[in-house]
Amino acid sequence: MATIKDVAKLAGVSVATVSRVLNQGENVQPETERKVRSAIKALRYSPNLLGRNLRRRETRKILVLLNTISNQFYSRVVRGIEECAAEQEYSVMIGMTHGDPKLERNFLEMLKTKLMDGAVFLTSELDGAELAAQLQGIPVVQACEVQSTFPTPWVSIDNRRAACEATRYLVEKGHRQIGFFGAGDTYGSSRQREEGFRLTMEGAGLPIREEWVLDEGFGVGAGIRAAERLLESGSLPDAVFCVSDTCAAGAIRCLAGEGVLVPRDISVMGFDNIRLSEVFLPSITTTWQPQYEIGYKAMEMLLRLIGGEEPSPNRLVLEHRIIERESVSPKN
Amino acid sequence: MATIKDVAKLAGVSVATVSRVLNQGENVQPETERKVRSAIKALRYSPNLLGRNLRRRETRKILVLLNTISNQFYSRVVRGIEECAAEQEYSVMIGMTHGDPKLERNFLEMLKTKLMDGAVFLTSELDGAELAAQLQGIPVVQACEVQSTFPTPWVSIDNRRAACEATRYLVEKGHRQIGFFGAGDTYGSSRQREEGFRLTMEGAGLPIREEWVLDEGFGVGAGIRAAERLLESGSLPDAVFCVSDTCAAGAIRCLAGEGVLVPRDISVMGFDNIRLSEVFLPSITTTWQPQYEIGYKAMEMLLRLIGGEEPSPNRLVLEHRIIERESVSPKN
DNA sequence: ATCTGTAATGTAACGGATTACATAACGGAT
DNA sequence: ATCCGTTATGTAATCCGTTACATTACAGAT
Repeated sequence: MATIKDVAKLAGVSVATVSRVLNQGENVQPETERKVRSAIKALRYSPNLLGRNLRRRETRKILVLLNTISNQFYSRVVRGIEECAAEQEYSVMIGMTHGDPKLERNFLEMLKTKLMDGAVFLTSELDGAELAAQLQGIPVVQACEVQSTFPTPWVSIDNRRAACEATRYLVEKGHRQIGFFGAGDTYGSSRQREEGFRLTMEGAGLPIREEWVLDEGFGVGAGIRAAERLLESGSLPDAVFCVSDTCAAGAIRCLAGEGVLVPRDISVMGFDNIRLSEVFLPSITTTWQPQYEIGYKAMEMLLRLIGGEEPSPNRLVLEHRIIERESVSPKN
Repeated sequence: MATIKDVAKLAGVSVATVSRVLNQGENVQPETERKVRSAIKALRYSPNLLGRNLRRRETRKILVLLNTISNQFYSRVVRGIEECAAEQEYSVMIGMTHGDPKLERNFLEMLKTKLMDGAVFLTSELDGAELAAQLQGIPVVQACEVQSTFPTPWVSIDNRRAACEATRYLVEKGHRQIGFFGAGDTYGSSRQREEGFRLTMEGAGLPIREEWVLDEGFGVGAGIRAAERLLESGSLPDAVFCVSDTCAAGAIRCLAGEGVLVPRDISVMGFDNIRLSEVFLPSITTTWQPQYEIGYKAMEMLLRLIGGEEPSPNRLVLEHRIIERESVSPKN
C-alpha cells in the first residue's frame, strides 16, 4: 500500500504539499497540485486514516450500541441517528452486544480508546455505575432505554405514562382482567411499563392476577412462551398488554395455534408501532413511539457533547400515541 | 486522557515496560508489574487503539456491509459472522448503506484506509467492476448477494435452483397461474429467482402473465404495492411466488384487506424463512436458507484472506430447503 | 540595489502506541 | 577477578499522516 511519502516522492514534492492537496488545498500552485493528483492516481493512494485520526484526534465515526438488530424497533431509531450524523459528516457503525457483557466491554474499549468519537446507547447490559466509571469524559447519550445511574443526556418517551394510557385504553374498552407480558427487571423500559400497568389497574380498582404477569422478554419467542404459560394457567384474561409488538405478535400466533383467536377471544395490545404491527393479521393495536425522532434528537445531543458543550436540555421526553388497530376489541 | 507516557512516568519506568505489561507481560519483574498496574489504575489508562493499530497494522475489526437492518433476514447471517469472528478475537461492526452509493463509498474508504481489517458484503449498491477497482488487495468476501464482476470468495445458496424447486412445489400443488413478486434487476438474488421461476414455468408448459410479474422490492411495503397492482390487474393468479418472506407478508396483508384470503383464495410462497414466516398468520410456506451458516462460513473465508491465504474452496454453495406451512394450499 | 510582504514549499515535531536493539544488573562458572 | 549468559529495563525507530514553523522565491515599493 502506498503511503504519503511514496506520493511525495513520485510527484517530486514534500509530504506537506501532498497533505495540503489532500486537505484544504490552500496555497498550492495549480501545476504542483496536478502533479500530486496524478501521483495519487498512479499509486492508487488513499490516506491511512489511522495515521490521520491519530494526529487529528477525531475519527468522525460514531457507535450505536444495541442488543440485537433482530428487534425491528431499532432500525428506525438508527435511521434517525444516521441522518443527523450524516449532516455533519459523521458515519455510524452498529455494534451488537447480544446481551453479553464481554461483547459490550469490547465496544466500550473502542470508545475509551478513541476509535470512535462518541456513542448512542440504545441498550446496555452493564450496570450504570460501571458504565459511568468506565466512560468518564467520553461523549455518550442514551436513547430509548435509559439508566439513571449512568448520568448522560438522554432521549426517550415517558414509558410509565404511556403504559398507563395503554392500560386505561384497555379498561375503557371494557376489559377487567388484564395480563402483562414484560421483559423483567433488567430493562428499565419494561419495568416502567409494568409500573404504569400496575398503577392504572390499581387506580381502576381492578385486581392483578400475578400468574398473568409474565416476564419472558421483548422478542417473538418471548411472546410465544408467555402465551404458553398463560394457556397453562387454566383461565384466560380479557386482554393482555405486551411490552412490545414483537412480543404481541408471538403471543397472538401462539394463542391462534390453540384456537384462541385475537381479538374474538382475547384482546392483545402491543407497544412500539413497528412495521410488523400494521402488517400482522390481525393488525396490532399499539403505542407509537417517535422512533426516528428519538434517534435524531439523540444524535443532536451527541454532537453537542462531542463539540464540548453540555446539551440543553440534556434530557428529552418525546410524545407517544395510541394507535388503534384490530387486535383489541371492546369487551362485550 | 492519560497516555502510555504518563503511566510510565507515574510508575517510574519506561514506556517499553508499560507496553510489555500491557501485552505479553514477558520478562517483567513482578514488583515492576505491580507498580505499572497501579499507575494504570490510578490514571484510568487505556491504550489508544489508534496508536496501537497504526503500529501493528491491524485493527481486529471487521465490517459487515448491508443495505438495511430492517430486513430481518440479515440478522442471523450477521450472528454467524460474529460468532466465527469472536473465536479469533475479531469484533464486528455493521454499516448500513440504505441503497445510497455515497454512504457505501464512505465505508469503502474505511476499508481502503485500514480502519478495518476486512469486510463481508451482504449487499452492495455499487457496480462489481468499481468495487474490484477500489478494493484491490483488501480482504472482502461476499455472502448471500453475489456479484460475479467483483471477484471475491463468496457464500450463497443456489438461488436459481431454489426458485425452480419452489415454483415446482407450487405447480405440484396444482397451481397453474402463478405470479412472481421480485425486486428487479439490481439484485442478483432476485434476478436468479425470477430466472428459476420462468424456467420452471416454461418447463411445465405454463404461461407467464407478465402483469403478474411485479418488481417492487424485498420489503413489506414492496409486497403491499405488488399486491395492489395485482388486484388492479382485474384477475388473480392461483398462487404468487415472492422473493422474500417480508414481501409475502406484505402481500398477504394487503390481499386480506381486500377480502382475498390466503390460502383460501390464493396461495403465497415466501423465501428466506425468517422468524416472521413462522409467526405470521397464516404462517408462510417458504424456502429456508442456512442464514447462520452462510455468515459463519463467509467469516471463515474472510479470516483466511486476512491471513494472506486464498481460501479453498473460494466459493461455497449451501443447501436450501422448502418449508411447508399454511400460506400455500393445494389448488382444488 | 535593498527591503518587505506574500505565496509556495519544505522540514521536522507530533499524535500514541509497539518493538528492535542496546544496556544494565546479576548470578554462576572458570 | 573475569567472563558469559540471562533477565529486566531503557532508548529510539517506526507506523502514517497533519501541521507549526522555517525557508525560499519573487513581485513591488523605495
